Amino acid sequence: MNTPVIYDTFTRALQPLQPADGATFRFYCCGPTVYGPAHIGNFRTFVVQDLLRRVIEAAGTTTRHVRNLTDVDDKTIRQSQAEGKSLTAFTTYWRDQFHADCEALNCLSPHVEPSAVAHIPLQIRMIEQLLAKGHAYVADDGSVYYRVQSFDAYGKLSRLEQRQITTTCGHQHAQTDDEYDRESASDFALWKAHKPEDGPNVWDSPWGPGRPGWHIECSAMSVEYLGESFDLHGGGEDLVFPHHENEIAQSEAATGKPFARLWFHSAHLSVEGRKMSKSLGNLYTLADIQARGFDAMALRYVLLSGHYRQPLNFTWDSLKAAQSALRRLRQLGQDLRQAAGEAPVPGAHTEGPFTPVYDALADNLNTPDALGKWFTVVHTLEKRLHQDALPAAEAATLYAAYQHLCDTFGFVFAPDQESPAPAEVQALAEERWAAKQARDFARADALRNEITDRGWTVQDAKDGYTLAPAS
RNA sequence: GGCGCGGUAGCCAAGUGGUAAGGCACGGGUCUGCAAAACCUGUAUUCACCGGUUCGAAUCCGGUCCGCGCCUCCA
Repeated sequence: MNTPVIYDTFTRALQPLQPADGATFRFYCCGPTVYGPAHIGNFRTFVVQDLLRRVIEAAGTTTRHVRNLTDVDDKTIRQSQAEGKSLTAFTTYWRDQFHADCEALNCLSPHVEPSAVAHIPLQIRMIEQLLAKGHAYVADDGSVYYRVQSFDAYGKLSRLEQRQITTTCGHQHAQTDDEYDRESASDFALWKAHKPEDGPNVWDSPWGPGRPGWHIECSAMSVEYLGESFDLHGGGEDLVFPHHENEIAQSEAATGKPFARLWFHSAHLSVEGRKMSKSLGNLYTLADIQARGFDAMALRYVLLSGHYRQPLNFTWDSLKAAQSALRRLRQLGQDLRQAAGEAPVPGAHTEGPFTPVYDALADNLNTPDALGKWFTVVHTLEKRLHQDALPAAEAATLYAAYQHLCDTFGFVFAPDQESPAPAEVQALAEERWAAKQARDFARADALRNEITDRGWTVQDAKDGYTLAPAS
């Protein structure tokens, strides 16, 4: 396959995905705030990042993937208090839910998943560095702010001029109480002095009790686990400003080194043509999807069916379409396996009939193009299989290649659930088969209806039948 | 106002100068007692609209209409 390239938000151009150190591609992705169930829009970002990693690895490069957990911030504190739980108990619960969803979506676990609350001393250390270098100042109440004016390159990622940043442009944003302590409206909090509503969630610092600001955790933890300079930093497109801009300002001011080399941002997911929001009632979670009888893989397929840089519109129809498409992919895998028979299955690589698919992925993760090319091959293989024109050895090679491709997309097919039908359904099916053999079709059809009424379908083959749960 | 994205078949969605991928849905067919499943096969003279450049444009340029995102803590 070709060397993967990615659209880099910083240079606004395609850049090769190669490790600066020639060995390991080190990247950091902003993870979830664990204060409730992640929604399918969050998962678009995480699934795309998962794909990025898989594609880099398919190209033969080792990766080191770090993704944080935001478990101390306004929302986690507010919500845990509202529920009368300790911050730890609260965030641990939602972290576990998040992990379960990731697993269902077959997202690889990051190599390191640092928790913000577990790294407060590290964040304090970086704030001290910033203070020492004059990039930060302590306000009267003991909060610490980043002095945006002190960092010339501020705005270089989002290409916002400082003038525009400091001017509020027709938008009324909630004014925070601490606004008046800041030298400039564009300065942001590194450390927030303790407030009554924070309750017991307070940590000591050289500036008094309080808690870290939001942006500093990513700066401190990425530098800790990936080094002062690393290959790529990713997140949803909404994070470009201010979060990533602030991370750059913090990290580069503190270390004096360039921060992330490449910036990777994915577009948002909308639902039924509208932005997801609680008030519209269209903020779906994986559990909502599953409650409607779809499995997580279908969601993964939907999330990859559009290009990551384009807004993607989620609809229930698109999930249905994904489910059907996925069924076809799985079917071909099974057929190849069967055609391979006893032939030894060789090791897989990216060269072969699926190379165009890998090349499409390597081309800025063009998943729609890749799926198109994949199905083109699927079609030719289906045809050959149907004509019995596939020798076992070739089928084995293709099967290995096919599996590897499914892996690269992160598609995993649950083995056919041989969960047996209830005894009464089996008895009906037996009776129907007997009736059919006796050419008593009226009775056979009547029995089939009874089976259908019980939620099963019966499918005849030449020498028998199979029962499957009705979908 | 600033930055940015988009309008391609019923739905989803690639394609950034060489004559419209692919998926789903739908129609026809093979198979079947009939189905189902599986496979075969068909379906955009056309890419929001108007001009222009070019031998040639969905793709480039100018303009118009429409939709969307971000602009201090939302992936």
